[in-house]
Amino acid sequence: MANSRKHGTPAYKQIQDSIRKRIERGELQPGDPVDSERMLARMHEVSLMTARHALVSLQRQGLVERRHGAGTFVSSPRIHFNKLMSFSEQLAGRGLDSSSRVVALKVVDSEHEIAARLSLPSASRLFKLERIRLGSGEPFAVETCYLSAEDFRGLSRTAVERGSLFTLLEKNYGVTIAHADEEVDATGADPDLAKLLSVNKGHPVLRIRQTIYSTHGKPILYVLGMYRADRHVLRIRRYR
Amino acid sequence: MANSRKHGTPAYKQIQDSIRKRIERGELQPGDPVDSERMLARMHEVSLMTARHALVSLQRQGLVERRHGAGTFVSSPRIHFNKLMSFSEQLAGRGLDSSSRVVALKVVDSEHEIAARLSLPSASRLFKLERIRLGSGEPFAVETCYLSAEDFRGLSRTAVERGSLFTLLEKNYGVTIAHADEEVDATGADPDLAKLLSVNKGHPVLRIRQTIYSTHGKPILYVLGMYRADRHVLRIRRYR
DNA sequence: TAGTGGTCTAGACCACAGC
DNA sequence: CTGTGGTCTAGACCACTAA
Repeated sequence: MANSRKHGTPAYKQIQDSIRKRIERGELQPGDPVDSERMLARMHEVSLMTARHALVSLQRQGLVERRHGAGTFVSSPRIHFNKLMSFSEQLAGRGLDSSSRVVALKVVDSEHEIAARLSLPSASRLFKLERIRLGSGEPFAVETCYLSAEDFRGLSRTAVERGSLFTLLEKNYGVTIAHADEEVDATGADPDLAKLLSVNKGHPVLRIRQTIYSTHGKPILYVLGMYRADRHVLRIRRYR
Repeated sequence: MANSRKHGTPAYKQIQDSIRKRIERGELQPGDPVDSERMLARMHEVSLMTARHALVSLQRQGLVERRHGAGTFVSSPRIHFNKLMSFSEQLAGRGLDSSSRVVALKVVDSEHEIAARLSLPSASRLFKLERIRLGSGEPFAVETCYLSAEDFRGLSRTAVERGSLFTLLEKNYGVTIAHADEEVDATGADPDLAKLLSVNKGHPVLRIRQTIYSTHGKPILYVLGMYRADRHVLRIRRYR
């Protein structure tokens, strides 16, 4: 095999990483052509299909555009479309300072609907983690996370306050997050929420309900997020 | 070549269609296993990679789930995630009756920001098409479309009233729609909009701004949609 | 253990873009 | 014309799941 993998990382992912890094370093600007399939195949000593896989998947992530007969190009200024990111990752990517404040972490056992969404028995004990998200010191979102108290025994407030919940789950509980299904709609802030977000009652709010799945297809986290609509836009790419 | 294509349709798309049809006919229910890659390859007389391509792409469309070591399964009751569909296609897929009413079709030439989003000179003449969307006879959305008056010369109100705008563009103007970038946020209905949607002023509304691209990567349509939030949920899948 | 999806090879021909 | 992405072959080995 010509392919000498490091760390057991698949070749196509290594190729992706190398391109991603060149973009992050500013070496490649939006609109610039990326190495072609054939070029990447030669450089990384892999077959065409492997190089191709790397580019197709980068395209799916919105990082590059591919144009038949023309080439592959670094895509628009912005967003990694449809990318699942934690709050801290999102803001870091935009160069914004951010923080979050844990309002409460407790165990509940009568959230039947939510337990069902996590494929758990309806009276399961769940952690309920409530956080306020702040950007430039101002509150702009409230997020409530639910996860199995059984599966994530030992979760503590201090651990959650130290860093990203995603990272915590991946590092300490060996869970790898794969994808999330989201339901997005709009509503008006009720009095409690309005106070937390420092807006008037009835102020429009973007409501996002996420069910987050691990690589094994198991739902592990349910997140209810309420975002001040005047501070938040969701960017999506959809295909025909 | 063992592969005998009909109509020049790629083999992997023919495989997709055959699976899609079996699902639509109810022959395959959510959770049911789909033929494996090897099975499909044998049945359609194609190579493994081709059968695989068909399944991977169906998965991306949210129609099936693939589980390593287990198989490929028809996915959840619902939605074709992240699928770009016209209004009529969306409701038809859910078995709902729907209609829409054209409020106005006119030509404007001072929508500079929108012209820019369509990569046109800022004083370009644009069609502005305003429609109200009705479900079960009740209004639930207002959509305003903008498209180049130059490129789509001859667009008429009667043509638009007859059917789907997507279909019209594809059939009569040879444009194939590829993807859309969307910005989603929430706002309160202003008095005019409130009247059109028969809700109170300030009622929460989901605002979706779409820029729709053709297969050549050219933006061809800009759509501003305002949806009654109490009648609409956007379903998305995001990947890590 | 048998069957599945995940990664990969070393090519091939075609359709399309741009010079 | 050359170079690009799009489709496809006929296999291979590995990692994983479920019986």
